[in-house]
Amino acid sequence: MSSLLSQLTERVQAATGIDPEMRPATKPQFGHFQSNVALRLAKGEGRPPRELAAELAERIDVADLCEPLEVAGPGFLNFRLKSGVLAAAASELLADPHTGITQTEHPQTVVIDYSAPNVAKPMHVGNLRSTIIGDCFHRVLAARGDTVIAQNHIGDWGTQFGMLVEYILDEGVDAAGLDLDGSVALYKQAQERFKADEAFADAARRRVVALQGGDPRTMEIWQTLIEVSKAGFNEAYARLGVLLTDDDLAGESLYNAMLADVADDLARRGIAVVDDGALCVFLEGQDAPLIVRKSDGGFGYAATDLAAIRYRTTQLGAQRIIYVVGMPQTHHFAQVFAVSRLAGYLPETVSAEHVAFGSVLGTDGKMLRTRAGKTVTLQSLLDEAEEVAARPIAMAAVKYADLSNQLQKDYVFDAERMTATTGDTGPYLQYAHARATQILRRAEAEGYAWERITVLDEPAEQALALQLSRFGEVVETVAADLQPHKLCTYLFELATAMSTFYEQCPVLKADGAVRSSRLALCATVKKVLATGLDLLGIQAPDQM
RNA sequence: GCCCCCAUAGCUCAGGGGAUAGAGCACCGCCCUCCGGAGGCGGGAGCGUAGGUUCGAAUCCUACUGGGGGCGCCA
Repeated sequence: MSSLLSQLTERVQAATGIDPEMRPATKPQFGHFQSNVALRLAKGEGRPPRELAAELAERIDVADLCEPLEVAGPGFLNFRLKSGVLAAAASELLADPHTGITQTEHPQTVVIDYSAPNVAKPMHVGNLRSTIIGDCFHRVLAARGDTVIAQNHIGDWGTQFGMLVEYILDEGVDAAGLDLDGSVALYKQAQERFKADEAFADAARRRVVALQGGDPRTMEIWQTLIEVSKAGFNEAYARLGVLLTDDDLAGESLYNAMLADVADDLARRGIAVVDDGALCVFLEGQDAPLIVRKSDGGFGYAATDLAAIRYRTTQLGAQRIIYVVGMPQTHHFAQVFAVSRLAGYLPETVSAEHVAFGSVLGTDGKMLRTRAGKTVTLQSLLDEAEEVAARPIAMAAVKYADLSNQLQKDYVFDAERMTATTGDTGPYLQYAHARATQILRRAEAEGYAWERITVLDEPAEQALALQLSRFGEVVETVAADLQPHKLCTYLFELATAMSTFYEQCPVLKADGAVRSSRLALCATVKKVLATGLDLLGIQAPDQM
């Protein structure tokens, strides 16, 4: 099923030879869609735009879809869909198992790297954003027909585990009896001792070597720590209602065995060179290199990310890789991608995108900090939202607030505002859905049937049907641009159109064809809202 | 010092070459004999500054100002 927009685009392109840049009309009096083709063609042809527009209006073959075209303003072409065409397009959504979401022509294997909490560290706001945004991409791309492989790049490797394992052994702690919070507390204690106790610090360093050497007793405790943290992560994921499972775990340790090979490969091929004792890749136009191997022989996260890319393209068959990681990593990923291209780990046929998101700010407009100046935990933020609203509403509020503005911008975490049931919020959308559901429930109780949208006489009905018909193209845009706020805006406009319709067009009090058509409209709104909210990872309860 | 991101209404944000720059919150008016007023309808108020490109700039380019972030062995 192709969208009305793409059908119109095709027709106009056939007549003009250029992309008509069809846009939704900026005002209702301009019809449903508008194009500026005549304005853009006029200069080259040396003719007045309006004259050219008038000629195009005659030549463009859309009589089956639209009312006669109108030329307006400086030379715009305005398209007004025939009422029957609009009704049919909206009606199709109700029957379509994909709810009008156009299926991608060339399905891809897409790896999405998101969430990435650290073992034995509290989940924080960055993890929250990454998890929510990645979950949305996961759902949108899967709905379009791509094969999505989620990769949760947890921080489960590094020198800090030597310290932690040594502390556990030395203090005789029962690691299996810990939970995530307990291991976090332990980590802090270990850190303090590391600073204060020279003998312990030495033992901790030896323990790192034991860990890297695969010492069974060390590995066992390390593994236990991971299990403990996993349980904590899963608790947060269940609360948030995201798709991640243990199958998606692919932490830093997974790539451990590949690091030496990556370094050797880059060195052997002359892509990386030793500088100041470290194995570096120098990129053109950049003075700071990417450090593949440190001068002490250890590997940093650059090596891990290079190995991960190679693994994802070769082993997982990724054709598109999406990293949902905060803004500060922008330069790092630019380097990693560039080196991966050079080395062929990232072939030209595979795209790699870093979706950099901004910070979460407090209501004072500054970076979120606790009173003690520490990082705010994910848990405490969700608690804050659940203090003012029940869980499904609170999660809707948090997610919508996170997804509804441009990802690269910072946003203010204001529990009161985001849980408000008025305005551009998650709960408002849920309310619109519950309202549509209520009408349908009452209609069923009365024994009223509905099937298709057939009558669109009222402006509010038309506006609603038009908005419904755009759902597929919006989802397509989000899949391409990875900008969830466009879906949020769309759904908010749909909910608003629903509310206007609700005020102006009685449903249950209407009769005959009008009633069944309006019921079908309500049913389509319910379906599109529920589907759209689901793509955002937001539940749509029937009652609130 | 170099690089990246951001700047739109009192506040929070859309709009990213095209018609009179749109929403929400807050504020001020209307609208409940009406399917959930958690709503609808209406009102005032704005593109950081200065240049440039263009028939046309909030949008593209340059400089500047202000805010945030990054820049060889932490991830």
